[in-house]
Amino acid sequence: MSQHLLERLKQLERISAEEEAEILGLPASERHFSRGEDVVKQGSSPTFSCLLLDGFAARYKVLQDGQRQITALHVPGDFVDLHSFLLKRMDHAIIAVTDCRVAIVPHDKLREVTERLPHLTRVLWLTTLIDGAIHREWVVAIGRRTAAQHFAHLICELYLRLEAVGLIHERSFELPLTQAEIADTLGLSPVHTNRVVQELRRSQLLSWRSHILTVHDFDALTKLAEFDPSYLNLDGKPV
Amino acid sequence: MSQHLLERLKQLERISAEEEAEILGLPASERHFSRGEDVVKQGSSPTFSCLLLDGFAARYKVLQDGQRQITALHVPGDFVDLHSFLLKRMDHAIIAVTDCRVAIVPHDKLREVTERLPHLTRVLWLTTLIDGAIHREWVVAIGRRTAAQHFAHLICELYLRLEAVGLIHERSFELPLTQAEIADTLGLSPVHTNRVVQELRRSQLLSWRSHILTVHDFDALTKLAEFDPSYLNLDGKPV
DNA sequence: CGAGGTCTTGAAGACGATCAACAAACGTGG
DNA sequence: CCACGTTTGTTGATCGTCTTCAAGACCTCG
Repeated sequence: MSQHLLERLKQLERISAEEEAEILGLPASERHFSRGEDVVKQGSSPTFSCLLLDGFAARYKVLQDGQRQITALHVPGDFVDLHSFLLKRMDHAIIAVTDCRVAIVPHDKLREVTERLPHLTRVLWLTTLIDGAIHREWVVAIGRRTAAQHFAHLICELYLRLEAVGLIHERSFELPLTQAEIADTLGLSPVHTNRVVQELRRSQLLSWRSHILTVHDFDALTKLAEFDPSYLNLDGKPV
Repeated sequence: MSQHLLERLKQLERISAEEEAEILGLPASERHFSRGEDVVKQGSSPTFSCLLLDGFAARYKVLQDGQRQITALHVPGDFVDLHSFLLKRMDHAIIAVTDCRVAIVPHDKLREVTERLPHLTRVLWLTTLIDGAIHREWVVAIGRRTAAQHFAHLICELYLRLEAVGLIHERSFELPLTQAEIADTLGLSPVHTNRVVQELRRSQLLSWRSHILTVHDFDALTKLAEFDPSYLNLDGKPV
């Protein structure tokens, strides 16, 4: 099914030939979502999970007054919606930030896999635990870091996550979010987000034009953000 | 082992007699931690997971300048550290907020259970997904709610979580955190936290003295906080 | 080429941080 | 059981970060 997913899992744990075949053989219809469309709606109870093949997606909640907070960003290879496999009802929504290609995996099939392959089950479980680790890091960033540190932290995280699926080229990657969307992930206003972006541009740490973000000094960026990548579990020991 | 845990799991999914026996029979040595002690240290690689039997615990990270952010609070019945079963290295620490009684469950035993009981495995997995849902709600609260709303939201959440394990009596529960610790969970300064607490006291929504917090008007509190409990999955359908 | 969305800039104001001092509560030992 | 020291909570004043409002410039795409 998804080569990206397989690579990611292999970075986490040794995957047997049987498991590999199982992953690649997961029956999955493919669906497309266009920018701005909800991939999963709040309050729905999907009977399938979504694996992001191509594009960016975001989990978000909106408050009564219309304010929005993005709680997670998903990149290609993310099993965006493994949650709904066990959590019956979606307490939030997922939006396609860009046009997205998504593999749809029925919950029945997933259940069947978990009945038969306990080790693979643990690896899938692990990927959801890493999502949790990312959430914790976001809480720290939003709670205790300055706006600039927070933005820098987000860029460092995206950089490594995209690198893990081969989407970094010459220190650059596609960051298709608008500044307003970045603001909603950082918990800031769009205006202040813009000022922070310009601050980092001025200090030569990165540039960002026409949706391409280039990191000029990754070390300095991690230092500014106090970024410690260990929570991403990307050290890739197992092979 | 833990009656609390069993009750919690039964609220989520139907638990068979075999599974119930398995849970109650989990071999677990008991340990005590005193207030302020680390239950799990950052950077460690435990060979067991911790189930909180009694007391409050908190996951936290500290930044270079000494600022602290608490990323989760744990109450009795929480499988505090199921994470370490699959995540090898702790990227954060867990502190005993009060004196704690903890059951220690070896990872080997957990692995063995996951090999044999796929349904129980999914239920345990589910509990970690609910932790993730709580994290997302915290991101929203810290990112987009006012300080008073955020505090109110936290109290609503704790109220329901403690109610689920029978620790609410006459609209009251023990909240043994200091205001400085609350500040570290809300991402605020202690001074401002104090002002927010007083604001809610003045508006008659709650009182909080000598570590006992009483909610006088839960509905008004949820309304202020825009609290929607569905993310906690406590509706208790299965039995 | 025009139109809508996105980015940028300025000015004013709010929310929360910080600093500092003091009061109250707690716990420990005499 | 009281005395004392330490931790926790409370209050005031000042400061800074970020928000809000508003207007204009810049893109991008049909």
